[in-house]
Amino acid sequence: MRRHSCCYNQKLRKGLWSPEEDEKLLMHITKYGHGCWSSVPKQAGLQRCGKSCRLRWINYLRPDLKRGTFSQEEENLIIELHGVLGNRWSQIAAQLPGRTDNEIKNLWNSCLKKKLRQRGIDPVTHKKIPEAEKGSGGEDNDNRNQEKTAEASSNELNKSDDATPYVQNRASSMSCHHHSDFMGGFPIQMINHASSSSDSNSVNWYSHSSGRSFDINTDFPFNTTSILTPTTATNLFLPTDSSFLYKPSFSSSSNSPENISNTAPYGLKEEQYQIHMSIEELEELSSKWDEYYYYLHNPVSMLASSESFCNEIKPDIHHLVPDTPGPIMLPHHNNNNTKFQEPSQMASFFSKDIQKLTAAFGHI
DNA sequence: AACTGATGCAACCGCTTTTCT
DNA sequence: TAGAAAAGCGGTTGCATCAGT
Repeated sequence: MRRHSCCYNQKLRKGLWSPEEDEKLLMHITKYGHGCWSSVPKQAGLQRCGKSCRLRWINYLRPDLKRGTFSQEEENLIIELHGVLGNRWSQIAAQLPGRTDNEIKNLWNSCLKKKLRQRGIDPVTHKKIPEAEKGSGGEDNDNRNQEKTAEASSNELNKSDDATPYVQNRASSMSCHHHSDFMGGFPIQMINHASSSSDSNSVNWYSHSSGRSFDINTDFPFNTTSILTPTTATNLFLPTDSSFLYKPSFSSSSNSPENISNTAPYGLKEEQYQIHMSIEELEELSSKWDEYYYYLHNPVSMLASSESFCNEIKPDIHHLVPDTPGPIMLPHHNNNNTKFQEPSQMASFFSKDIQKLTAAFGHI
């Protein structure tokens, strides 16, 4: 079993950090930056391993940390994000400026899981817990076991995950909730709120790349209660922010053209971003989703045909977003920033994505 | 007042991923 | 391109504190 090289050094201190150590580390990093973490303890005069210093800095000393209790909005957001991302704490933390993954993980394990159970919601699947299970004795132990199993399988899926940006966008780029009990509706609700909001900042939390820090209480304008409202609409949307210039969305619950909304990318005239799509095209796109949905429930079939499926769906995406420079989700043969340019890459991407969606929306 | 169990938090451990050489 | 080192991540553990008895 491989161990981190610094861990072999028996002289190194472990355990809680003293104020003096904190001060040394803080002074050092403030003055010189951390550079290579393994050299930090030596340079700062600390008997710690670099890993420990890094952790201490990230979780405690960083000046941008927001200490104190979590607000209700933050808690709700964590629950929502967990419904989509699972135990990917660092990605959840990325959406909560000033909060660390460790902090969020602790909050989840100590508090939020409990709250969800009290609301009759399984913290792993984010589904409602059936009445029969609620009343049974030894519920806690059973849940813990189920949780471990579910999380383990979820982690298995997570292992096949790739580039971070997709994870960010999985929630926002394409989702379906035919009958969402609770969390499954989250991404759509977020987008719907965002797209109806005049404040373009309202979607900033989608963006990993924007780098903009925001205050959860002021930059998160939609109320979280409505986020949780279940919906039966099937939606397809494309996120917007610095990475995503377009934010079209539609709801298949209505075929009226006025429900097809486009939001202008910043600084572009309407004719530059106008998306032309007929009802027939929308329906066709919707049927693609049905196919996608089918694969969610038939992963073997999906794997067998993912490539052809992706090849098929790709033109639709193009159609939706003509000449979009969006670098992540939307393949385009003219775009150098495009992450996936070859069908096989697309297939790989969708296969992984479907696995993730299956994990996230397994209750569909 | 002393004990005990529950809880929350900080830190560690082991593994994976990314970067460097 | 391969191997090593560093960074990052998530699960787990240990300890301090608090509430209940």
